Amino acid sequence: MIRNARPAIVAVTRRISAPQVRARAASTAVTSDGPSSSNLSVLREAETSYKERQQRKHDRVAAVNGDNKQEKRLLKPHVLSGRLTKLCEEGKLDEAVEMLKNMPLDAQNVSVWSTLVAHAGRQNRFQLAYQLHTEMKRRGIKPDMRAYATLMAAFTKVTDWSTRGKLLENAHKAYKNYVEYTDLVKSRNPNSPELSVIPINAYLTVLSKAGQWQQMFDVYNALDDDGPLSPGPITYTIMLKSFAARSQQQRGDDPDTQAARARNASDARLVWRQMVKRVENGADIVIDSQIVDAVVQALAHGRPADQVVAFDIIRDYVGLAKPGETAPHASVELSRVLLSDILWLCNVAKKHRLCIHWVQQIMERDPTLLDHGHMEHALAAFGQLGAMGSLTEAPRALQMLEWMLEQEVTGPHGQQIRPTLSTYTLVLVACWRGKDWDSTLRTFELMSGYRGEDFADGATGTPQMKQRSKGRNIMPDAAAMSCIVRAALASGEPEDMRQCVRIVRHFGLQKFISPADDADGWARPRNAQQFKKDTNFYAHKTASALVELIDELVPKKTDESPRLSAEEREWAAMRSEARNFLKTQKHHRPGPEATPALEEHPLGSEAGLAATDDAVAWERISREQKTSKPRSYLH
DNA sequence: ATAGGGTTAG
Repeated sequence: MIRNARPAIVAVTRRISAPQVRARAASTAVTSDGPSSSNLSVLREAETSYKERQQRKHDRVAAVNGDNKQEKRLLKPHVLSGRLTKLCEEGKLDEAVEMLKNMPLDAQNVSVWSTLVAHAGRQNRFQLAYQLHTEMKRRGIKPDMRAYATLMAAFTKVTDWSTRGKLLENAHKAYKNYVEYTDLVKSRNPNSPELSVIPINAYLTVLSKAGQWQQMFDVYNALDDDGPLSPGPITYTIMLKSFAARSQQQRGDDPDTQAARARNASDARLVWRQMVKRVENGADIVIDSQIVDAVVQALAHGRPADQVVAFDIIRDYVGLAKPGETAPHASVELSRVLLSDILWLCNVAKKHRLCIHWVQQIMERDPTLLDHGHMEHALAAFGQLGAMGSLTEAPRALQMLEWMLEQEVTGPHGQQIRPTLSTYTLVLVACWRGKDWDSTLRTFELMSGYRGEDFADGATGTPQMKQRSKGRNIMPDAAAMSCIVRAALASGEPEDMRQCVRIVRHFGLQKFISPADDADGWARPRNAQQFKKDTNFYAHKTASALVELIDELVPKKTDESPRLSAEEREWAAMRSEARNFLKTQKHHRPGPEATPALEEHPLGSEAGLAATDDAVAWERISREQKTSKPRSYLH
């Protein structure tokens, strides 16, 4: 579908620079629908609604003057509206509909009908919402802008359009009608408050969710260049987000996907350019964190040149710059969501040091902005650097984790910064990549509440877990444990390996190689089947690393081998258990396609090597800047 | 009455 849509998008985007062509397209859309007589009737309808408003005004005046003879005879629309709302809130939407249909026309008006349309939408009765809209028109009541806005808003709540072809047709019809309405209003008063881009924004949302990209672009291109029917900040957000959504729908790394993502990114750059131009020409558009967020998301999956544009935007609007670069004054407030996406962009673009740099900058400048999600981007960056061969990242990751724990206690938003299982897992990945057993063990202590020394040589008694308040004793799952075991193996120290095997034994190997355990305090499947696949991967990793580990510790059995100690016999039994798992699960052994992203080896990739080469210069610049402008961001 | 995560990676 996307491939089909593409050539047309190219055609449309070319059209953008030729306004006269666009104007023609717009006028065609209006007149192609029917004879001009229907336009005349709509015009009369617009007159009617004007008269209605006058009548309402008159009624209000009459009521104030105590002239309520009329009021006794008929129910005022706003009173009726109140009753209908009450019924709807009691879950009696259908009763409300019947009541309205049976009311005398005097009591009905466009607002009352819109009230019911809104309620139908809120209860996901989308077809009913549209039926009410047409029923209203059938009774000679003309929809106004708010009626269209209400109807379209109801349609935006549809989550799955794939099975709702009829409803989508109705949405198209409603949009067409709204365009006809705006053309009429515009010809009478170009500044009428009845002209608003709101219903169109909602329609664009519908088209985006329904996957009708081409139609979406057409609608966008048909908008005015300025005035009330030109794109607003929300219009731009919707457009940019929809490019990002398209890129995210594309999976894989094949050339088709890359090309589609590159096209989405260049569409995003085009829309962004158009918006900036309008801002420069004085349009009333404030570029805020949501728009910047949308464009960052849309560019993140593009080519490196697109990512560079994203970093430029971040520098120019958010004021985040690389070390050595000066950032202009920020005009966009850095929200949590925007920050999260900026850090995500860094990692997607393999700018891992930049990710860490910005997080550290904000740790000093505005620590309460940070939540554990932000920190996890930086921790993932440490792991990626470790995967590219840097061996100094583990202690830095651990240090960041300790800062989080400190913030949880001392800061005002403990819950947000508190490390979760995924936080600890990312630290453990960095520790394993750095072959750093001490940091691994410390991380294990921090997450679980156990003491490492209880597992060391010569320790006596059962290891004790220090009970903490709820949610603060977090036990490793298969992913975390696979890192712990692989870190011990990588350290090459028998002492560390023994300590590690005792940890696994304490929990029981089954915890890590059998499907999800529901015991309290233990990790549950985070979400759905993706996680199951990863669990299987990590179960295999844990088992095979453990076999290797125990092979180092317990000699293979030969005729002369000395008698094994009780503990060694236990370990040998664990090894058998692990081997047995690997043997019986052989047919489930994860292939390369099942490799979780954290496990990927960026070594060898050109971008990865470039990032590593960069590292030395990077730290120098970073250091120099720190010494020359100490804490310059603090007030 | 319009945008606004928590499954952004594979």
